[in-house]
Amino acid sequence: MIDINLIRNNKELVKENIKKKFQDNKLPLVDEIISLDEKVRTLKIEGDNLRQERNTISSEIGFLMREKKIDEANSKKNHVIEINNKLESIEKEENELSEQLKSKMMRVPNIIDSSVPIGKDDSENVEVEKFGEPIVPDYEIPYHADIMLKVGGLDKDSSGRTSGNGFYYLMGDIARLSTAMLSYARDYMINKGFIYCIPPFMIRSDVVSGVMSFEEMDAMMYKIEGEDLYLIGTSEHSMIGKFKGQILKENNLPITMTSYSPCFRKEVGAHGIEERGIYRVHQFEKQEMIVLCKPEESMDWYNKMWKYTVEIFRNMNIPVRQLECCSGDLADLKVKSCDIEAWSPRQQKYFEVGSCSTLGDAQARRLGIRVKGENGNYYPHTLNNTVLANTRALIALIENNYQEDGSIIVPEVLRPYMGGKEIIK
RNA sequence: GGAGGAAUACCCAAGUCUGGUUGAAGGGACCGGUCUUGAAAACCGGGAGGUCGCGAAAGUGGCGCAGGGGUUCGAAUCCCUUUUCCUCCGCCA
Repeated sequence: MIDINLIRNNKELVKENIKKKFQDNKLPLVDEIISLDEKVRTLKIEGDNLRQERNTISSEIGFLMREKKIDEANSKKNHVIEINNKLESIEKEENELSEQLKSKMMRVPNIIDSSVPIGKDDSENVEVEKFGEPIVPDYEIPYHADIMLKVGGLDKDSSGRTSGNGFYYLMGDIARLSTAMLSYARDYMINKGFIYCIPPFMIRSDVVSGVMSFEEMDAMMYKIEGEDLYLIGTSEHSMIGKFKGQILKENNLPITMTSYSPCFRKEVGAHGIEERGIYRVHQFEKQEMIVLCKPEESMDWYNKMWKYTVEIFRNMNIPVRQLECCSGDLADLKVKSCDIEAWSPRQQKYFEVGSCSTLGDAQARRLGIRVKGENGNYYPHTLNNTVLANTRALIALIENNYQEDGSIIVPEVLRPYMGGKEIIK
């Protein structure tokens, strides 16, 4: 949600931004918002004046009652009743128009950073930099699920029976490898000064609707029957929700946290669940990082954050690249975003393993997260990035450390978490 | 799950029984000063408070006492409801 003052004072900028995102159908929103905003303010003034009058007269009634001037008091009471009748219709209209205004404001995309490449959709995302050589070995790399099966690390038959499609049993060394990666990622972030956090894995509906739109919620979130609770799709939900409606102290900034959680997703969207393997599933585990900082520091943090992910994957001998999200592919709340993609020697292309975003102050404004500054309160900037998601990272690790004899090399950084084990076979 | 108690601003806290000079007192924190080598403590002084309007500004008004409803001319105060916390009981890794 952007600042309404920006629309009031610089609507051309807002329109220009909408065009850059190829959402021309939203252009009329801007003028609709301006007109609605004026109407709401007019009604507010009208209502405020009536309320003021009511407050004044009501306190006069108090004095009259004390002096036992009953008749005079009664006539004033009638006057207030009239005022209340007038107020009722004004308030009703004001509320309706405010709701409309708010829902239109929600649809206006955040102002993107000037560095964001202009493009219509994900086909125009820009590869910024490669890290590590994307090597294709001269032997064939099997499908990740087959590799895992062969070392006894995956059982999807059983998970199909217990839970249906989109779940998995990880077994033995593969399960241990999954935990090892998460632990390594966690410790890496702790060493970077991030506070480790295990958040609630379920959140209430008011928090959910604060962090995502209704459509997103429907497509992603599992609801607990009979309770006002949803399983989180990412710990970002709990972690940003943590600060909802709070006023932060300026000297506590930046807030840098790394959180672990299982993630639950319906994956109702376009791709659905892949039948085999663990690429797209209903449940995975993720180490996440979030930052709340002063506005002027957010771009520095953004650049630090995605590099952390790159380094973690490089340390596991996985080639990656940074793919910058173009304007048209950028979610409406985001100012700038990039994916970290890992190399798949089997498919000979990169695939997404993480996503880093700065949301400017839009998320904070939407959730009422503020900072008490010297010259009044302001909205902090919020950022989030995947440190490591176990399923995608497993695929990347297994494919890139696969040897011709069917074994998997355990990267050195993970060995302490694997009891010193060097090879999985 | 049961029985009680509680929720007031950045923090602590008065007010709730008995609705109306409450425009939410008073502290702490904060800022300035005295004292001090410097600090702390003590003392003296200060004006803001959350949010949305109007106004060039000085100002000025609305809302706001956990959230949502209601009663009333008028609600922090009365009623209903949801949530959270505390004490005790029960259950439990």
